Formats: sequence, C-alpha cells, structure tokens
Amino acid sequence: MHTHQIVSPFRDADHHHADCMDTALGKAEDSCLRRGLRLTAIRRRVLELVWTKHEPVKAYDLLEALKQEKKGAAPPTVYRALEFLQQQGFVHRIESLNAYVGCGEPGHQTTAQFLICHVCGIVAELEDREIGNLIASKAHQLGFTSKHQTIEVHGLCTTCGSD
Amino acid sequence: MHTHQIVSPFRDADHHHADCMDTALGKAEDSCLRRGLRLTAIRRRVLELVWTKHEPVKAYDLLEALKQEKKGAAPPTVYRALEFLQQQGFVHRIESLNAYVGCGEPGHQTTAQFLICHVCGIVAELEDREIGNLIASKAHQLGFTSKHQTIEVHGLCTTCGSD
DNA sequence: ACCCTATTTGTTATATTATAACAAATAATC
DNA sequence: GATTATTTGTTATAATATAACAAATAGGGT
Repeated sequence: MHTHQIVSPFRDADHHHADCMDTALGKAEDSCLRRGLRLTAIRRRVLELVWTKHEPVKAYDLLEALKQEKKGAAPPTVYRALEFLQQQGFVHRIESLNAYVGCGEPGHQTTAQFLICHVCGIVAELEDREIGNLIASKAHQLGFTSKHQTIEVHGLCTTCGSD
Repeated sequence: MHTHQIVSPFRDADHHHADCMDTALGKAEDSCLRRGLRLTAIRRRVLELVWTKHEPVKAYDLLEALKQEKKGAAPPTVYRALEFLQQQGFVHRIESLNAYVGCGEPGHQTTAQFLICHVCGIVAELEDREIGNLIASKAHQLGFTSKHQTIEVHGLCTTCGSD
C-alpha cells in the first residue's frame, strides 16, 4: 500500500478537461444510485459548474452562472446543492478560501490534503495516509481525538514555481 | 531538539488564566518594542479580548465588547487591530471557524497546528516540526513549494473525550 | 391511477463576516 | 514647531451564509 495517493494532481494546461468532469459526474451518479439519493438537475448542474476548472469556485460565482440559465436561482439554491455535494463527498470546501472544489475520489473516507497554488489558483488533492495518521497520532498523544482534519497548503505549483 | 512542541496546551479549567493573558501581553509589548512597532491602546485591548479565553473569538464579538467601552468602534476598528496582531503573530485566525485565537509563542516562524475541541471549543496550538516538515516534503515531492500551512484538527479534547 | 408522505425547490428576508474609501487625529521625525 | 507617516474615525457597501415557510415534485403503497 502506498501512503502517497494523489486524488487530483496538478495537470498540464492542455489536458482534456471534459474527461475530468465526465468522470466526476459519472462517479457522482453511481454513488447516488447506490445510496438511493437523488442527483437532481440543480445538484448535477452545480457539480458540473464546480468542475469547470481545477480552481476553487466561489458560491456566488456559481450563483451567477445558475442565474443565467435558471430564473429565480437564489443563494439557498446554490448553498443547498453545495451542502448535498459536500455531504456526499463530491465537492470539498476550501476553508481558507471560502470556495469549493470538485473531489476526484468521492467515497474515500480518508482525510484529504489540499495543495493550493496562489499564482494560478489550481488545487491538487492528496489522500496521504502518512500525513493524516501522523497528525492523528500526535494529537492522540495529547489526549485529543481527531475527528476531522483541515489541511490546506498554500504555495507554488510546479508550473508557477519558477516565479 | 524535540519536534513536538506544544505552544498552547489544553489547560485545567481552574488554571490561573490571568497569567496566560499577562504573559501574552508582555510578549507582545516586548516584540513591538524590539521592532519599533506600536501596540496602541486599541490593539492592546483587542489582544486582551482575544485572550479572555482559550477559545477562538469572533470578530463581531470583539466589536461588541469594544463598543461597550469605546463609542464609535466599528468593524474596521477590530479588523485593523486583528490584521496587525496577525501580522505580528500575536493572534492566529482559525480559518474553519472564522475566528481568532491568541498565540502563545509569537515570533516563532514555524508552522502551527491547531487542535479544536468541538464540545468545549478550546483550542490547543502545536508547533510540531515533524508534521510541518512531512507535509512540506510530501508537497515538494510533487513539485509544490509550501509557503503556508493551514492545519486545523477538529475533535475531542482530553476533558470532553468521554462524551 | 390515486393518495399520502418525504424530499426538494422557490421565495423573501436577514444574519454574518469583511473591506473600501476618505477624512480627522495622533505620533514620530526633523 | 513644522512636516510626514501612521493610526483611527466614519460611512458605506461588499461578500458569504442561513432562517423560515410556502409551493412543487418525486417515491411508495394500495
């Protein structure tokens, strides 16, 4: 078992992004089917909008996009969809940015780590058990039981690193 | 050198908290003196207010408190003070809570980790180099240069752990 | 097909968190 | 004391998020 799993890597600028979205949507559909949950039109569309890029998207940017195609879209429209998508693990919230990013491996219950490039804005997601376990064990040594980890690393990605 | 430094531990409920605040205020004064910066009355008072407990404090709660004693206090009053205090490392922002907590070891440039009890709300701060270095090195393996880490662990502290 | 129920969505209002912009006051420097 | 830089006051507004309740829609049993 490797401990160093990359859920969502930094990709070439010219990667065929439609595949990323298709894969993610497919996984979400499967997951909902298996659990008897409904990936409604709104939820599906919000998930697509989150997946339009590998950068975190703001809730009100999603709302603007939704409004173009659906009169009467309001903040609860997007926040409810995001809540559902987060609960199902289809999207993650980046706390330090108040923004949302698609998850490449929904269903994994491992703790994730996010690498956020503050030049290009692209986010990579890791599920590195070594990191998660080290943090949990260090906390445990202090009598603290870790339930959820928020790990967001800001810096420079490979492409932007020469800046 | 130990890698497992506790900057701000979970404390007994009956610890003499005035000492925590005095120590923190003293360090802040020293630091400002050394750097030729001004710990003005507002900044000092906001730092005291942040230190009234070991739980993160909300900006608008600070504002409410300030208003009691200073007519004309407004959001910029508290946000400016917080900005200064953060820059100097006297307080940290807990991103996942939109709240602020005093730092026990201002001046350390090490990356910090926060353990946040979601029952009692108390936050402990670590500066565990092993955690910080592991994350930085894993990121580096992917060509990512870590500039700042947001590490916030939510769970149960020793006292609340039996819940 | 119909009724019943649970879930989802629409709608309006409001709460919470944070910043912009510019004027006035205060402190530091010469 | 005059000059300059920094801090604070003040007003307005931006950005993020939730509450509350009504209407619509989907699913399940008969």
